[in-house]
Amino acid sequence: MIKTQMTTELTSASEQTRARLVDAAREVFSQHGFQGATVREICRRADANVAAVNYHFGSKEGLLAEALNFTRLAALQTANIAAAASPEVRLRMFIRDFMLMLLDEKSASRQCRMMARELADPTPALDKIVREALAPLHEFLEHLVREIVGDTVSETELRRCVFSILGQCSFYYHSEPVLQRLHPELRYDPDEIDAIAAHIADFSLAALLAKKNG
Amino acid sequence: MIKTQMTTELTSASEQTRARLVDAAREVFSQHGFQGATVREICRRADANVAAVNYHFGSKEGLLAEALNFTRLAALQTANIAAAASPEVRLRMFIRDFMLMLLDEKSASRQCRMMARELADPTPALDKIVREALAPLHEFLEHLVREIVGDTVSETELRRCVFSILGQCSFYYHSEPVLQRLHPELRYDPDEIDAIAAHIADFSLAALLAKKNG
DNA sequence: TTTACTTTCAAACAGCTGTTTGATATGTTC
DNA sequence: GAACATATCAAACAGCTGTTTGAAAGTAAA
Repeated sequence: MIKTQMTTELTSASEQTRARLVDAAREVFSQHGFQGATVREICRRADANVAAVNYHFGSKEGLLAEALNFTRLAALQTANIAAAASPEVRLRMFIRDFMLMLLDEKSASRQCRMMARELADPTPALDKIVREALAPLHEFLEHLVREIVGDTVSETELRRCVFSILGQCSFYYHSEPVLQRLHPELRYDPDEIDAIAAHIADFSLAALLAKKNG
Repeated sequence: MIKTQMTTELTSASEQTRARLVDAAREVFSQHGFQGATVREICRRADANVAAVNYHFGSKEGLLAEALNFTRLAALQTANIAAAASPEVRLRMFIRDFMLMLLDEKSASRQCRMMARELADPTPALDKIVREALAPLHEFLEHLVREIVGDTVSETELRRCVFSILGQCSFYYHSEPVLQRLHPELRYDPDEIDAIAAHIADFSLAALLAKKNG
């Protein structure tokens, strides 16, 4: 009776091991990349047998696909669209939220690390990442930047402005091992992240304003 | 006699296999990363025995260290410093040269790819990369940007401006697999690279000018 | 030619990889 | 309780990894 209830509550034994495997996979994939991660370490961290990965997900690749999750990134965009503010302020807000997600949130950072590793060494999972996470993100930013610069700038120029913004943001993420060595005093605490986000927003809005008027 | 002469001409048999190994290593490391690359494939491409890597370079890691080369990047900076032009024009020139190196030159691109892979998955070689390539590059750009914005902006702000410029440039490089999927018509031919470099320079100079006056 | 040294080579080493197998256990349904 | 499907497990599989070894080949000086 109790167990039946637990089953209906979405926590059958099988589903629990699945969940443990997915969680361990996120940790290990983000730390070591797809190649560097071993199913044995994932299973060890999940307290599961080595065969569990292939039983539940078919293969190591199937587990990677399952481990990818973009709800946090999507939530950022829907919240931003719903906000009642000028496009300039909304861009500022988005950059801040985006950087906080990128550099501060642990679980989101694992997702980002998995994505960054796919960029450096693509597997079939990159197609899913582009389709479900990056294509919507680029489109969202294109709309937002279009509201700021108006209709005089071409589609190509607009796209490059989006690349300029995303490039600035992702730099702090993927160059972290370098920046730590160049500036050992650098820490990504909330205040520092706020300041970084403010700089990127200032830098980008000044450039966009010039584009609009020039 | 002839062979002795060849030896003095820097092409002893041993030095030739060393050179072939280093060249093959650059190709394979840049394609598959340090982990993904196998000494067997490197030796196969270099027409050398499997034991040759450990004999000539001690280990796979030793070969990686030998394969890294930053002379092209250093030449870019010294040439730029020597140029008689305003700092604004010199920044514009540097971004163009930098993007051409990043996206167009095949041998330089292999070096960049090895560096990018070190960022995503650091090995002890990252320390050498930072010390010999990236630290000088950051310092060079800090001086150049300082000439543009003047003495009113703080060191921290200045540093972030350099990050903004480098972030925009490297984005086109490390996001290439994504951009190819998002915009399949995109090709990094010399004209396109020129246009990209011009955009980054415009975008950045507009922002720097605002920083200077604001 | 003999001696000494450097370089190459096939073979083997120990260890790790993702995946499969067949048995054992667990849980559900009649 | 019997029958059935699901899930877990230890063990093995075939293949690849960087590195080592000891013999063979090549090279240079005496």
